[in-house]
Amino acid sequence: MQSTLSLYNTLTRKKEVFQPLHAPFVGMYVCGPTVYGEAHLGHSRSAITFDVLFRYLQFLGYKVRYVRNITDVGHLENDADEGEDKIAQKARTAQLEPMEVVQHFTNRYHEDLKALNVLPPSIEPRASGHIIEQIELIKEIIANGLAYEINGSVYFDVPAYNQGQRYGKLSGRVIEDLLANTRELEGQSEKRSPLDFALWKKASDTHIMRWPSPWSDGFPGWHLECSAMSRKYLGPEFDIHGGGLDLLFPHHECEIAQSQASCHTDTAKYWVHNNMITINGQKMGKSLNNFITLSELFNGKHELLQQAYTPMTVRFFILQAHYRSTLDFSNEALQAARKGYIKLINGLNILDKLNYPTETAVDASQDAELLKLTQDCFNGLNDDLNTARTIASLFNLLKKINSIHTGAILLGSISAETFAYVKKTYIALVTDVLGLLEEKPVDTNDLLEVLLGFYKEAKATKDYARVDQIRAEFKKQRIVIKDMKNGIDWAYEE
RNA sequence: GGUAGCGUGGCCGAGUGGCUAGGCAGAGGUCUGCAAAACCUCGUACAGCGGUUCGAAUCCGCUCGCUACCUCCA
Repeated sequence: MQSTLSLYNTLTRKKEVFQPLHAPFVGMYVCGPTVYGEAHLGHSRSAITFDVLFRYLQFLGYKVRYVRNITDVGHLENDADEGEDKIAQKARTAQLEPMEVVQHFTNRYHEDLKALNVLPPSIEPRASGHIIEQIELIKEIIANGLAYEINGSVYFDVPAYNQGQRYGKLSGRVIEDLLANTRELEGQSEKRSPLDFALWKKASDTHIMRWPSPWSDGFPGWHLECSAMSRKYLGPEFDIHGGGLDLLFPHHECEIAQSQASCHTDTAKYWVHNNMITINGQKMGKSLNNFITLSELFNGKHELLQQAYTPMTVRFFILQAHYRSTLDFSNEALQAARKGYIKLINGLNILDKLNYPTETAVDASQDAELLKLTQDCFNGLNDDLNTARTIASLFNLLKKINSIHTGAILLGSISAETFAYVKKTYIALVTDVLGLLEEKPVDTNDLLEVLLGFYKEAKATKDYARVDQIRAEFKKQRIVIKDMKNGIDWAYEE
């Protein structure tokens, strides 16, 4: 009754019904971060988008292997031959071992994502741990005549590849256009065509990240890791490949080329891309220096932030837009998201507290209405993971739940079966699929002080029955009240 | 320049031919000792111009404005 999931496939430029290659198994690969800096709001969108997809696929009963990589090698600072690895550069300026930089920011990334209630992937491979697989892949491509070695580096031969395949099929680019627009500043390039991209780069003497290979001591090219690792863990062709829209070209285009050049597949059946988060209408990004890191959002310490925003506020903010739309950051939007999130969570608590009485005269139209509103929640998700629509539908359903709570709708007039279904679905969608958890804003110590106040009051009025009662309630929480000469305090029960 | 996309009420943000998206903010009301929550009602939103159509925010054309990718990027 939940209908079927459709996803927009960048490869075909249309929405398609999702049909796994080997149901009930689903293989999903998502491009993770290059760990050379703090994760920002933009990173969280990709993580949260595919987290919801991961969760929903599991909710639908699929057995999902979700692979999300950590890039810890290989991304050059620029395309010039003297380019330096981002991580190596960071390591050198920070006087650290490259792997220290990698470990530190990987840990930070995990902390931030955990706060956002993003589930860990099934496998989280690192590029540096798969140098052998990448070298093997290069050998295959060379053997197929689509890569060439020069001065210890190996390049993918785009024009040769384009004879049999279409380089640009994913991003909609045409090779002639690309050639016409090539920048003319790389006169000394060793590449045969400016479109060719590196599979292996020979390291200069001072380059600190290097591995031996048949061609030189060096390091793998930009796009190779994803091809090698997705193939290793998901096979030559799998179901879903995801990532940010900015990776569409050249990164994913090159992945498809590498995959076709080695195992003759498009890598994945469905290519899914999330759009960017903007700030004042501009893409949030490191190069533009207009990004807000997740920890800044959580602690409010950034000049653009009027206040701190909790992880769940951020998560809700992101889910309230469709993943393929740009989403504009603003304090107003975050503040509105906070209130909406609270509203949804209050519904969770209400459902938890509602006890179904004995069934009375069932109002059939009310039942039908509730079932329709519940079904609406799935319609959004099924339509290309439109969480914005699902949240809107949940709010509509919530109105009914709140009316039951206040007594405007009699719970007994809803069939037990319908109510159980509504309750189960609301909770499952909010917590399991959207991944929104209750953040308890209550400061326990403050609350304890308030309760101690009542105790002191009872004591002062010599209401000993009440005193004993309060003491007993504290004891249930494994807390003892301490009456001392100089005052009253509490301590954990020993 | 090439390619892709966007422009929705005070703000955010769905919708893609006819049927209330939703949230936040605002106005009025119900409930209430007060308040809050909750619920109900309300605002005549679709960049502009032209076209197709019985009917367009939704399709087509033009104009204006904005963005992304084409270098690393979630």
